Amino acid sequence: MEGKEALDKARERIIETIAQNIHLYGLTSSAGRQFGTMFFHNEPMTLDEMTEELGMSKTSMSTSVRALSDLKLVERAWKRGVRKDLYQVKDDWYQSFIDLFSIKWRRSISLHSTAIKKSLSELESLVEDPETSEEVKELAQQDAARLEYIRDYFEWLDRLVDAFENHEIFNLVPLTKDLKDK
Amino acid sequence: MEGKEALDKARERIIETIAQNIHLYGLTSSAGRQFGTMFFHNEPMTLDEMTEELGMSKTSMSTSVRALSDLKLVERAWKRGVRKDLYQVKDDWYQSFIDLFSIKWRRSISLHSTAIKKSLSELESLVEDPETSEEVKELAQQDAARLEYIRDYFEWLDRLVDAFENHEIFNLVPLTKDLKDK
DNA sequence: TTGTTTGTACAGAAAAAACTGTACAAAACT
DNA sequence: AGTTTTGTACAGTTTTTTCTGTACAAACAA
Repeated sequence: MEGKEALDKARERIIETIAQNIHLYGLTSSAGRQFGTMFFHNEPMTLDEMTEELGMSKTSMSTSVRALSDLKLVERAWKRGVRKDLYQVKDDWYQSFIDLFSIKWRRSISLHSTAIKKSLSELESLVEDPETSEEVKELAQQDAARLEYIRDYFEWLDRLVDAFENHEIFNLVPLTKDLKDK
Repeated sequence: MEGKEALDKARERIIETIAQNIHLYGLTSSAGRQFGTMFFHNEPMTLDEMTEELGMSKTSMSTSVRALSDLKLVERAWKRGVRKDLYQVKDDWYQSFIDLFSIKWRRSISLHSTAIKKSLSELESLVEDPETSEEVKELAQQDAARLEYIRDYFEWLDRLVDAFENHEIFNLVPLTKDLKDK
């Protein structure tokens, strides 16, 4: 087993880097360490193996593996004869990035769009209402203009997510550098 | 001032939506509320005005306006005769998105790339070292293959950020829907 | 110079999040 | 059927983050 420590050191560096950056995905560093450990593990892992490997409670392993699964960074695996749930990291990191991007932003876009639509229609009624004072009317029109701007922005963002989901993004940014057209 | 409450309600809905989604930018909902308030404010605001408007301490206003500035969501403004610092939201949300995307990911990509490079070179020495046992050698080669994969992934991510920064992304996802080529 | 004003550093308080251990339901085995 | 195993809900604890108030340095005014 000569060189085992060096191997571990090289692994640990990567795992720790993932742990320290995974907050970008809205996850804790513990979840990142868990992900990193699974990444280097040749076989799918059980919760008990993760508990063993990371020295944390099984409850924690369960909750963070769920968080990782929700973001499609990890998936369940099956192996005949094994009763315990098995998990492994998804092997397509490009797709994982796209899934993450989509999951995170779609929801936000939808919430914003709904709110903007509602407020915009309220402002419209306000402007058309003869009861409304001139002063308020002017403010309402100002706000409406702002909302129309961000409505367009979120509409653009939505099309951006589309471009990731349908992989059009790979036309602009190809997988391999040398294939880059033009 | 007939209709003022309706106006406020329409504003508050948007501000609250921003507050509840700004965690995507790694910011707290308080910072989101602050951003939203500034968004609807016609003039640049001072820290004291924010304190007044949001009912929070000036210290908090100072720290979160700094966080908003770091992400390029807010910028300083100048107005002759005003001694206090003035802040306003950047009016180009598309550019803000790009800045955010760039700031967040560039750092992560750089940290990962450095770690990967280092570990990869360590693994290489390990494989070439005659002292290394065959067993470890094989594991090292496995790990190296994995690291080469994610090295390419981060290299792609870097080119993706390029495509945002240099606005090539607008070729793929145009600002206005009808201009969409093809 | 001295006196204000303004923004932020810092320490402590309050709130939120992460983590653990127990308890238990669902599933799998016998 | 009963027994064992496995994952997670939940309550309580620990840790982290957010927020506040005080204190003070830098900038400005007179």
